[in-house]
Order: sequence, then C-alpha cells, then structure tokens
Amino acid sequence: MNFREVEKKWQNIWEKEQRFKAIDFDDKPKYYILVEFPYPSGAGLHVGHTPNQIAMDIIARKKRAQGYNVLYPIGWDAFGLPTENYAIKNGVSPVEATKRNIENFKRQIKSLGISFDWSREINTTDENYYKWTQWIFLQFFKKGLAYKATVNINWCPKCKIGLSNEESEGGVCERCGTPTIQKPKTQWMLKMSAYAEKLLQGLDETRFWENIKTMQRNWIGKSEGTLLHCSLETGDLFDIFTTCIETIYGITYFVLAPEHPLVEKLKDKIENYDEVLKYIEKTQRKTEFERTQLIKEKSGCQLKGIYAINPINGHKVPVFISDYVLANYGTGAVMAVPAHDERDYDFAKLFNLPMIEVISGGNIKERAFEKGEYLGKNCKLLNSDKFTGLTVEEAKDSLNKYLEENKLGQKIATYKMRDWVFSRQRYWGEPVPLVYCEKCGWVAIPEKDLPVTLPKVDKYHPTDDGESPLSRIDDWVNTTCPCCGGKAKRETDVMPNWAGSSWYWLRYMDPNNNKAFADFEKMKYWGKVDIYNGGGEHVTRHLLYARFWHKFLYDNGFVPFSEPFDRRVQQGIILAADGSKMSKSAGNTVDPMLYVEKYGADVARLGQMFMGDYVEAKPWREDTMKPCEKLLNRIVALKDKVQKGDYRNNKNIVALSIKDIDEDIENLKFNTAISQIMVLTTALEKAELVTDEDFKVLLKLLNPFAPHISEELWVEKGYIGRIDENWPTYDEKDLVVNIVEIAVQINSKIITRVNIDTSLEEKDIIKNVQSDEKIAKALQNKQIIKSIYVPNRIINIIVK
RNA sequence: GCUGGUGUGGCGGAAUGGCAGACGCACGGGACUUAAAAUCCCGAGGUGGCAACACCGUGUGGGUUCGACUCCCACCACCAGCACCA
Repeated sequence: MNFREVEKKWQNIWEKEQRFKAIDFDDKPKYYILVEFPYPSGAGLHVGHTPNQIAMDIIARKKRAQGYNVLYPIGWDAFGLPTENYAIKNGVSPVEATKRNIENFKRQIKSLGISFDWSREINTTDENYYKWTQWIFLQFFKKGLAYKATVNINWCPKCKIGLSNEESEGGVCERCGTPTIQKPKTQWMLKMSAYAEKLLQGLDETRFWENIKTMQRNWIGKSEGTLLHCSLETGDLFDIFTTCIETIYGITYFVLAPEHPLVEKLKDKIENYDEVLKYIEKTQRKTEFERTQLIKEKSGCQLKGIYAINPINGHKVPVFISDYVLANYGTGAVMAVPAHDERDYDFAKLFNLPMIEVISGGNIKERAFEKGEYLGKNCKLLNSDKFTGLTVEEAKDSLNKYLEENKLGQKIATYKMRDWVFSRQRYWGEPVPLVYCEKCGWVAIPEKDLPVTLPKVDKYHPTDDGESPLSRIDDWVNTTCPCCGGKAKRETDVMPNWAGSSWYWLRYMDPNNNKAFADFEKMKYWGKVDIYNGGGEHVTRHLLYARFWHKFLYDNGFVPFSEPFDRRVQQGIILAADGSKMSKSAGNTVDPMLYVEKYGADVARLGQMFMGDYVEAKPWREDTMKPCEKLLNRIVALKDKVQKGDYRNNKNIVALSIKDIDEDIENLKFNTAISQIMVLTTALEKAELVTDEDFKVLLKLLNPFAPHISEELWVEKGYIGRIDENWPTYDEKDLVVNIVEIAVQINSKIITRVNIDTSLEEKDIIKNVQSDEKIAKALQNKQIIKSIYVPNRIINIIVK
C-alpha cells in the first residue's frame, strides 16, 4: 500500500465532505477540544506543535466516534515581533509575510490529517477579529480597569520595546536575549490585580492538574497579614505590611524602599541627604535583574535625623532605606524585627542595631528565630506588654483585634501578581482604540467605528526614542475627538502579543459574527473548553491572562460561564536527541514534516505518540518511526487473513484491548495505547481464525491514531457503515479468562507459577495449589498460618 | 533558599500495594538471499553456573505491610520556575 497516496486521497475526501465540521446546537452532547493556536512563523510547524495537535486529534476522533459533537478548531495567533522583525529585515509587509506563513502552516497541518474544523479558522490579525479585541479592551477602559501610568518598565534597548515582567524574565528580553534596562514610560495598564482573588478562587472550579493550579497560585502569590499604620516623628504617615504581626514588639527599626515617596518629601529634614541620594542613585542604576541578583550582601543607608514610632508602644526607632525592600511589593516599606527575620538579622548585624527577642524558643545570639520554626509549636510571646505569654497563634488574633479597635491597622491580603503592562510601541499589533483630546482627556473610539485598522506604514521600525512607527503618520495620528468634535490625537501604542489569545476560544464558537464577539446562545451551547492543551511555559502568563479576560467578560454579562477551561493539560517538552534543549542557536532543531515526507502522515503520527509519555519531557527519537511503519504494514497484511464472520472470535484480547486503549486515550497515555495495538495485532496474527468483526475492532481502535490507512482498509474490505462511528465496546465477561497462570509465594517469596481455574472458590484454589509438587515440598513440616489470594495475581502462603 | 517535578536495563519507557522491566529501540544468534536491504523466527536486567538453579536488583537510608517502583519519614542528584515577597 502506498501510504502517501492513500493519505492524500482521504484528506481530499474529508475536506470535500466537511467531515469534521462542528454543528452549532446539535442534539449530540458537545465536546470542545482546544490546542493553543500557533504563531505562524516563517519556519513552519515545529516539534512543539505537532505532538499536541496529533494528541488532541486522537481524542477528537475518538470522541466523535463515541457520538459527541466535537468542536476542534484552529487559528492563528499572528501578531507579534518575529513577523515584524522579519518585515523590518526583508522589507516585506507583515500582512504579506503572515499570509504566506499561514498558507504553509495550513498545508503542513492538513498533510498530517489533523481533523480540525477549518470552517472556523480564525486569525488575530484579521480586522474582523481584532475589531473585537479592541472592543473588549474598551470595556476594560470603560470600567476603569485600563489606565495610564508612568512606570519603570523593562526596556529592551535592541528591540526598543517595553516588556512586561513575564516577557523579561531573568532580566533579558525574551525575544532577543539583550539585557533589559529600567526606563520610565507612560503605558496602558490592565488592572489585573483587581482580579487576583477571583483568579485564585476560580481555580477551585476547574479540573486543571494540581501542579498547574499550584503554579498559578504561586504566581498570584497571596499572602495574608496586617497592614500597620505607622508614623514618623515628623507626623508623616506610612503603612507597612507584615505577615508576622506577633513580632510587633520586636521592631527596632523600619526600612523604606529607596523609591518610597517619603524619602523625597523629607529631603530637607534628612541630615545626610547627600549620602541618601547617592544610595538611591546607585539603586536606580541597577536593573531589576541586578538588584535581585547581586543580593546576599545587605546594603542600606540610614535616614539620619528621622525616627519612626512603633504604633503599639510608641517607641522611637531609626529609619533606613535599602534596596532589599521593593517599591512595587506590599507598601514599599517594612518593619524590621531582627530577632525573628533572617534578612533583618543580617541587616541589623551590619549596622550594629539592637534586637529584641519577642518569641521564646530560639537562640537569637546565633541566628534569627523565624516564623517557619516557631509557627504551630506552641511558642509564647516575650517582652510584649499585655500580650506576653500568649501563644503566637493567640497573639496574632489578639493583636489584630487590638490594632483594628484602635485604628492602628487592619487584616489584609496582598498579592504578588502585578498589573499587566498593555502597551507596545510597535507596529504589528492591535491599535489601542483611544484618542487623546486636550479637553476631554482619553476618549474611546465609538463602537460603530471599530475596528481602528492598522494603517500602512513605510517603515516598521519604532522611532529612535522608542515610539511606535504609527506615530510617524501625521494624518492618522491627528483626528477629531468623538466626544467634543475638537482636535485630538490617536494613541499610537499597540496591544501586546497576548491580547488576541486572551479570548480566542470564544470566537471559535461563532467565528463570523459581526454583531458581537460571539453569540450568547452559541456560547451557552458550547460552554467551557473541555480540554485545553498547551505548553508549560504558558501556565503563568497566557493562562492567567485568558482567565482574567474571561472573568471580566463574565462579570459584565458578556459570557455565560465564569471559567473558560475545564481541564488544562500540557505536553512534555521535546528535547533534542541527546536530551539537550532544542533551539535554533544550538542548531539541533528537528523538522517534524521531514518525517511526514519520509514515512507518511500515519507513521509520523504514530511515531511521535510512541516516543514516550505524552506529558513528560522527552528526547526526539527517529527510531520509533520504523516500528510504527512495521505495525501498519502488518495490519495491511493481516487483512488477507480475515475470514467472514460477524462475531468476535478473539473475544478476550479484543475486549481487553478496547478497555486499555479507551482508558489510555482518556488519560493521555498514547504510548501505551499504541503498544496495546501492537499486542492486539500480534495476537490476531497468531490466532487461528480472525473474523471480520475482530478486524473491524482493530481498525476502529487504530483509526484515531492512523486515520488514513485504517479507513482505506475499512473501505477495501467493503465494510458497511463508517469507521469513525460507533466506537467499539466490550462485554465485561469477555475480560474474564478461566485459566490463568499466577505466582505462588511462601512467606512472600515466589516458589513457582501454576495455572489455576478462576471459576473455582478461593479455598479450593488455595487447596489445589498446595498439591503442586514444589509447593507441597516447601510446605513439609510447616504450619500454615494464613493464605492470601489475590484474584488473577498471586497466592501467598504464610507458614511457620 | 523557596516552590513544583523527575530518578526503573545499553536506550525510550511499562507496571488499580500483588510475578519489576509490557511495548519498542539498539544488540546477539538463526532463516530467506549470490550478496545486501527488507522481512520473519529465537535470545536477552546483573552476577555466578554447562545446566537445573542461586543470589542481587526500581537514586540512598529507615518505616508501615503477608507483600512496596507504588504508601509514610529523612536524605541525595538532576530539571524547571521564582528568588531579599515583608
């Protein structure tokens, strides 16, 4: 059989029949399978795309055969820097490059026989799509969740672009690897922090893997504690946040972030302001990366002449600034309790500051006695006025109560998760649909005028001061204010790459709607994504952004359910053959399409799924291709052995295979599912008689994995009905075998293996086993204490 | 340091607390062939032994259990993420 010809033939038939079209409002139960839509780069599909599309295709085809109305869509997340950089380099318009890349991707995906519903294809750079991205942004704007702020942003001097924290992890630009610097910039921000608690709580509604939930929880980073209102001798007020209010009597100084507004405010009163200023400048020169890397050694500077008051007892303590206190976490100020915090301890040693032990049980001469050590250990408070003698847990409660009653503080939660920097001074993104009017301020473009289309430009590179190339087009920038009709200027920033992917699963439900981003009733029908497959690298960014947008839309009545995804699963990263990371720079990338050319789509599909556990990281191996090719050839050959018969002749192995493969697919254990297909094939090859019914089951089980060859064989055999309907089932009693070989142990040591008749009673089985020659011999002169029989597995006889 | 994950043959990997190593790769032997490729058959965790067989084996050390790759405790190594988070 010529695999490649057969594959082409079936791909054409499926396309003509629109075999995989999902039907809105169909009576069948729905099942929504989502893979992260690819970024159509010039390089074509890579090994990060193909396994997940194949894996979800297996599930999609199985679910269809089981009678589900399956929605398995695909589209293109096409805005972004690589295309823009390509455009800058080659002078090709990003529109043109994107179009070409998408054509290539489509051809490649189709050649793999992935059963996407192509009638729902979407593209984030399509005006009819980004119109709604802009529309959603305007809803944020109208609710006050989009705001402009001057923030120190991570700035890539090479790309000339502001990056979010997520995009500059490790202090280098995610795209080009250049170290980022800190640069003040006015940016659009989305107030994601307002959704921190909802994003945290919502996880309980999902069935994400526990480790994914944990990663999101850690990213959101909730910590509960006390907001303490403090004051300086000067009368200036400031707040600090602490999770250890029980140590409040141990405060011997306070530390402010160098950027704290009070520092500037008090410059006339600080006796050593020159020195302070020097320290601040030193801090500012450091990027966030350096500031957090050049740690270990504490540094700081006292604000001489400035004293703060401990609100609980009025004690006067000194105030420092230090770069270990971050301006953007908590309140940018901390209380320092060197006796019970390691960082404060180090700092206090350095500056020779006093310590007050307020929790018993440690030895503060040696080191700080921290909360990790004293919590839950019944430790009691010392030197804490009327709270002395209470346990830490009691003290927390009493202190919080006392502080609240006296308006000195309150219990609050803080979150690590920051707001989302939403502006990019680039070209290839959705224009932010706002104008600035001297009179009216920032004004939204009216909905009827959406989309604000991306104008053509001559140069795609940002201006040298880092502004968007759009800012060069005067007649586009200058416009009229929709509010007062006066002169106004358009916002020239565009949205980040993540915008279009923050709602795309909703668009698939109704991709051509021009009245709304999706029809409400259709969203109700399709509901949550049942299974969402993607890469681990997106767990804390895309997945949070997407949930954030969805929850916002839900809160405003635009979508009918509060969490977008039910299950989230992720494929393991594919490594190079030697186990190292694949990367263009290392030159060890693998083009999965080569294997489609070499072996055909079905072999390439099987081979990739057979490489190992789908969810674990694993090296790419070519040596799985040949055995999969062999498997298909064996099944082709088996066809000629099949005899007429509408009954299963090989009941047991067939039933067992249905059960295993069914469960394996549900659990993403594609590698063991394929090995079971191999086992079944071998069994049928060895069987005396293989009926049509036996063979039909094999073909149906094979179909999700190797859809082309299996369907070709099905049709060649002239079988009635379609291969991809009526997923095979089995009778429980066919799983039972009468005679099985089990191991027999004496005192947990295997003595021999015997065949037993499973239909007998347990006591008879045990009795029969004792007459076995080896067992009988071993039991001589021994007293049997008890016998354990695990059906179909083992007998263990305990003797003395 | 913190968080999450992973440790099983030469390799990829299997094992609802019940015969460790399924299914493959690579390897060895054989059949077919002038030969090779392809295909098919057989073998194979390690050590010792001609063999029957014995002993040892799932990162390390303990524990629970008739029985532990699996559960519990401690530790080690590696991978990933976060990193002075108050």
